[in-house]
Amino acid sequence: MLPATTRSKAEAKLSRPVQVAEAIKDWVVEQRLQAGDRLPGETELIERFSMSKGTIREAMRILEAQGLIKTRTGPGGGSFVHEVSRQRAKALLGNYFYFKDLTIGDIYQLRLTLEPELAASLAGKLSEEILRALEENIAEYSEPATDIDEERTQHVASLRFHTILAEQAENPLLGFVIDFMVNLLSDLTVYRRLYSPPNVELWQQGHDHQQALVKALRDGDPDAARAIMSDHMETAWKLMRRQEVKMQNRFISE
Amino acid sequence: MLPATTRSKAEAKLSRPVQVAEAIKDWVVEQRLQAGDRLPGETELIERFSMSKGTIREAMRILEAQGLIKTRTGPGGGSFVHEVSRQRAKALLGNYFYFKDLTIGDIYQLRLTLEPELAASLAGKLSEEILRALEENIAEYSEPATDIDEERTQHVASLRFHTILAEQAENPLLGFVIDFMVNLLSDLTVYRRLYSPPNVELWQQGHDHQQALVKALRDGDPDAARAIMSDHMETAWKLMRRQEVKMQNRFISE
DNA sequence: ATCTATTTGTACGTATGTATT
DNA sequence: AAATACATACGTACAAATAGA
Repeated sequence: MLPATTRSKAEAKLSRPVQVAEAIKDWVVEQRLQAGDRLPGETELIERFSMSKGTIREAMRILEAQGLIKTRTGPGGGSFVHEVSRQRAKALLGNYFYFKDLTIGDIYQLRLTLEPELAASLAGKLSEEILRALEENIAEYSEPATDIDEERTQHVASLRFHTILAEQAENPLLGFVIDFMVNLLSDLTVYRRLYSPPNVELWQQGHDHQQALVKALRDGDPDAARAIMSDHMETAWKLMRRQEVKMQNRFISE
Repeated sequence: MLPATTRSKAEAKLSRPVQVAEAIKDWVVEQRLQAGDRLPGETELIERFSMSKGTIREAMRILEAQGLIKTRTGPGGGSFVHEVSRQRAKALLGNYFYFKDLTIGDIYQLRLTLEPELAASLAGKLSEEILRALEENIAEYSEPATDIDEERTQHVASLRFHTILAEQAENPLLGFVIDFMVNLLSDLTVYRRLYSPPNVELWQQGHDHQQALVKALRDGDPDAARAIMSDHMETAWKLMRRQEVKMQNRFISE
């Protein structure tokens, strides 16, 4: 597991702060520093790199923006290696898609195949605590919403169900991608056409799916879990389409 | 399409540079600035925010690190809104997974379902130019490798095939995720057990798959494309497993 | 509760670098 | 080639935060 940095490229002139930031990154990897380990203080870095204070500070801000370090003032303070948080990663990736005009369909094309896969892989592997959390979450929307505001709240809550599952994924990649997509969906503003009334039947189906899914997960039945999630995704997708939902570009905050 | 920033939170004390960076981000969104548009110069930002030059500069480095702006010197220079590049997004996301110990199996769990989906969605939609590029790429590894070095080169080249497809995806999310995974695979170092000789048969299968896939794509046959890609992924996965490949944590460079 | 030492955070003046016209 | 309009870099001084005595 010898980590290293891929340095190569046409390597167009990089500004000093960026160079320093890269050098520090490399140094951290070389030293096998782990999350929580302390980096040299400002003054030491100034000497080590023969750079001015401002330049060093700009470099640190770069690393901080990438979520790789955290900095504290005071005695015993300084900069510390920090594991990039999932929230930070989602925010940074969100910046990329800000410019990309994703459609709801784009998201569902992935959810439709990935969420059933996740559900199957979690069957029989969740603690009773998590299963309870899922059930409590479902309880939050056990009754159909009466107004459009409540409906939106329920919609977000029902998405939370999927976030909980994503957080339990053994496959970090699968978990992250699903979490990210659910995040995008939670963030979007819903416009419903006036002539498209809330579809209680579809809503009820979704609710029942989630309950059945928890049972399959508890029973350790991966095939059932996959099948139910598959149906659930189809239902959710139908609901979204009916409601004429529009994506809205925004930056994800941390 | 009214973009906006979700500002809320416990909002723990943020450093000034971070606050300024966020404020500038919001301002850019409010002003509906597009990629390429110019931001106010340093001196103007200093006045606008009543901050020192250093603070403003640190803020700009943050935005730059996130890939949201580019800065040029000289007359007519300054900072400009910049669409986050795919390469930058991959690098930033890579930092997140640096701490996560992904396995090859994790990646293939996603490739196995996503790549066939991509292949199907591209059937009949690729220009002759792209189809040619794919064929030329395949030609780079039409003969079995003779030594382990050449084999690695061919391995990377055959992954390049998938990158080309990912870049053509109509679904930006699907394209990005696949591109990112292929990037991870290209970056990893391959250790082969001595008693595991190169499997020419499997390699040949992979090669044939790719040729058949190009034909299906040209013919506009989505079902065939999906089926072939599905087989191809199984083959690739078998090859990787046989070769006892190990992931190595590293930072992706830009 | 206060002081003190440590370490980052902010300010500002000046000089240098760089690309356009 | 020179002037111009920008960012880039440096150094110092001082302010703020925090932990510990």
